[in-house]
Amino acid sequence: MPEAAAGLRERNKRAKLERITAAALELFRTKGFEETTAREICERAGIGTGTLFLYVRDKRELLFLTFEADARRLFAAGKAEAARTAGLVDQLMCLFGRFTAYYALDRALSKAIVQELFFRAHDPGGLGRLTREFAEHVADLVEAAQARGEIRTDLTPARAAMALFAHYAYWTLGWLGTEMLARESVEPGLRRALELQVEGLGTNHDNRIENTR
Amino acid sequence: MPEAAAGLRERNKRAKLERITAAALELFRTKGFEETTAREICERAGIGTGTLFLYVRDKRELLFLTFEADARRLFAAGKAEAARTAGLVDQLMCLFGRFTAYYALDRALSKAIVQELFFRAHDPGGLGRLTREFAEHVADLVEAAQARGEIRTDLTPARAAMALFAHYAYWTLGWLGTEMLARESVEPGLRRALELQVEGLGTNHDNRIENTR
DNA sequence: GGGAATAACTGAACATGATCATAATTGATC
DNA sequence: GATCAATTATGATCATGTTCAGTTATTCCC
Repeated sequence: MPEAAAGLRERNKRAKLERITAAALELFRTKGFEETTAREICERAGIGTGTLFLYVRDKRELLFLTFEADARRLFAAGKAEAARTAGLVDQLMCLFGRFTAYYALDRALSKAIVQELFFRAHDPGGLGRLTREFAEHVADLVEAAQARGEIRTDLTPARAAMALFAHYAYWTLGWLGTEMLARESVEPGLRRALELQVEGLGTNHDNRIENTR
Repeated sequence: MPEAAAGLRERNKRAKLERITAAALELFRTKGFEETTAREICERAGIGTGTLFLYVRDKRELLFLTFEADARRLFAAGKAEAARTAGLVDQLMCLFGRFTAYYALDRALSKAIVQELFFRAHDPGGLGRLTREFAEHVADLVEAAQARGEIRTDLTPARAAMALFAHYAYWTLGWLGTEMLARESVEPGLRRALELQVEGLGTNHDNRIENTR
């Protein structure tokens, strides 16, 4: 319904947005985000300098446009792989691992993207929805793990999902944000953190080693 | 030794830096960070516009200058209160709670500060040191808890501290960064998350309810 | 198809963070 | 206390994100 032969206006706008996104991505990849000027993007996209800001609120929003499609692909692929995997931690690593691998392809750009993800006030249609879907899927995995008897059932799936997601956020930030963690340490470190979240740090468990893995 | 009657130059520089910091803080508080121009800060501090950037690398660095003294006070106060408190989670909440209460005083400015904390590449003398001291103190609290038999001893204190700190970072980000969490939810939510980190999400514990609180 | 109404586009202009060649200030040396 | 090298300060200038009054393109209606 919004597809097919829409009006000329609509088609032009669509095409223009795609040219803008492609131009921005290309330039961000080769020159870096800060080093790319809005004017360069406009020139490459074949539009006037003022036109850009009819399509995006500001330059940072271009980060989201260039990221969104990739993020959805990563998310779908991780979700599919998780469905073929046993064990909550391994499932989560399918999902999280896709993103860390992706971020590693262009660390500088990914840093800017992650900053956008964590610090942009969320409009419901853009970043917000993406994040919410992500959180919901983690909650679904938790719920299934509860049904399998892997996770305690006196918690809402959302609550447990937050606790797990916190580790993903933290390791991502430590690596891309503060740059205090090395890339190689992220996946093993995150995995261990998720395990510790499941096992608990406390001493009120017996047979810890036998029961976990 | 670097105190006392240092040269005139040194004294002038010190005084100027303090005027700059005071001017910046005042303006950030009343107008907001983005809305305050570098020129305003210079005018209020009684310096030329170019002089500011002999003292700070860029405008964002002013956020650190205005925050550092306060952060040290909060840290010391939280540390002292933690020393008078029993139980790792309660101790951590003494520390983390000081910061959340402080951030609540000016949410917009705190958002900018927190962004700086998480995304500035760390010079060893500035933000980096502050963060490292913070992490080390959390590790010390963990180590003491291990000695008390509260926390399992097959983990390095640093490892366990990271897992706990992750929740603080996540709740702070969710509140100030993405603004998806309400201020009132932060302290109880964070406390619960820390408890869950200690207890574990898994099902391989008996008598969970009795043992935790 | 013509013309009014609406939407989209444009680049000059603006605001502001940061730079840099030049000027002023300080402190050592005699 | 005069001279000079070194440090510090300055504001005009630049670069760039963003805006806006004016222009052009599209759609709608008869």
